[in-house]
Amino acid sequence: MEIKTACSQCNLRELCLPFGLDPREVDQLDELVGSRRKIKRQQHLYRSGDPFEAIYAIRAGSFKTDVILEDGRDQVTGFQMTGEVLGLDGISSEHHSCNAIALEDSEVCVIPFVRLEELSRQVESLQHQFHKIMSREIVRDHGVMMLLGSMRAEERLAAFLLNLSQRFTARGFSPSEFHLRMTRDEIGSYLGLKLETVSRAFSRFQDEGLVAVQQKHIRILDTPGLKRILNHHASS
Amino acid sequence: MEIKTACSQCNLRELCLPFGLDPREVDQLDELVGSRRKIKRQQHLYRSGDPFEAIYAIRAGSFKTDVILEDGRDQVTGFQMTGEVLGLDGISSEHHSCNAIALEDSEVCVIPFVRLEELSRQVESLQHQFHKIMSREIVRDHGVMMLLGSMRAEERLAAFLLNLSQRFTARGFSPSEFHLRMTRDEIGSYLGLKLETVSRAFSRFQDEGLVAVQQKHIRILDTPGLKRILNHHASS
DNA sequence: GGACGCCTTTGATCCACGTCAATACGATTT
DNA sequence: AAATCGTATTGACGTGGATCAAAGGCGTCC
Repeated sequence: MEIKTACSQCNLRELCLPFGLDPREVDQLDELVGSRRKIKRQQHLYRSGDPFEAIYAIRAGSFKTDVILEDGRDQVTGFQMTGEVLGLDGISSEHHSCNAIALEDSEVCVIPFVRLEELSRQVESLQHQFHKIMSREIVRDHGVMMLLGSMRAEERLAAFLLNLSQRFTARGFSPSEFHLRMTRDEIGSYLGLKLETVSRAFSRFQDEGLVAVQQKHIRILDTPGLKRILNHHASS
Repeated sequence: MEIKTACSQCNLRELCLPFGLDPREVDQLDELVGSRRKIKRQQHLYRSGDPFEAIYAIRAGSFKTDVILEDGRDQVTGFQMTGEVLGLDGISSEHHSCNAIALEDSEVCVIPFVRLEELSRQVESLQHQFHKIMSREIVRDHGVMMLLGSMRAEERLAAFLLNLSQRFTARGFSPSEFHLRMTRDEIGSYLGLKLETVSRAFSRFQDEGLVAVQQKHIRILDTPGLKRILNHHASS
């Protein structure tokens, strides 16, 4: 027997669409979350070009999104974890404009978009929370542009680690110890660096006692030290 | 006498919020567009940290948005022209997270956000168009991330010029001849390059007969040639 | 109309990161 | 325990774009 999706029971509701809704409203939201979908590691939740029908809230696991050019170059545009929403890119053209790929076995709640718009016309708090989620995505992207446009390799990696740490914290995990779900190559793509550069930056951080790195297992030893790297830039 | 703001009379309505609305709905939108605001060149429409109250549709002129770090580094996150919407970044935290600065004397329509949400609960087509505009911004940002993360200097500039050309075309201007409203430094910041590199890339394009550059006046001579630069990349 | 200031161009040099290549590590299979 | 494969680390070297520096163009304000 499939357990019914229930936002009201979900411990991610503070991060997700139900945030700010009263219990009765959450029940209404529950009704439109049609189904859940399991995605195995390395499989696509959607592909660039797929018709857009729904957005997805991550229930378990994690994803990356990427954009691929004709000539094969690809750019990871984000890593998403539980409670975050995928698929917003598809609204503008009725087709998805990037790929969403599971970094580990994962599960998402499928939110049919037409019905979400319908309900958010009735439920003000849902409407507002949805707008906030979209806006948050825009702000996040601006942060990445800052990172890609004007930071050096070690600053980018420091920013990346601090960002992960903060998001793990928000989910009740340790701020200082976690497992990376993505490869050096994927991190590099996201940060606009080659995988060797990412690896070297990790090694440097390790030498300086900022983090303990063992493959994908990361322990942050000196958070203020990492933050210092971010601002310690003297030039223009 | 101030001429009343009227979306129904505005020749930008096909690009802006009124797109897809029927005449009666456009009239309703007209009512909530409280006022227009003129912004002189180099002045801020809003600043990072300002409380968020409204979004802005550009009626005339053009803007840049940027993010500034404590250490002074700044990153231009976008250039906006007529019919485009500014301020969406502010929804997520109730405060603006970037600066919006006029590149020339400009005018915007002020759209109080609370009232926009209110009306878009009643007018489905408005709701949907607003969602499309937010989504478009996300897709655009992903494109910039691609550019910053995996293109070389000349590819970035070619992509930039082609993008401008296309947006001018959509506004009824020449696709091949236009005036840049921003400096080399601002272009560089947007593209993650130094102003000297931007200048050199322009010179190179000129030498190769792709464009005619005279300060801020640009004539595109060979659009397919520019497009070829974008894909002509052999490596990973 | 002359002087000032801002923006742009161009050249010479430098360096952070990319590239290429070898090796090592860990998980999985046999 | 050996073999295989994907991933990660490390070293040596090359290069695209940054940096530094000097001039030149253009608008603007007295």
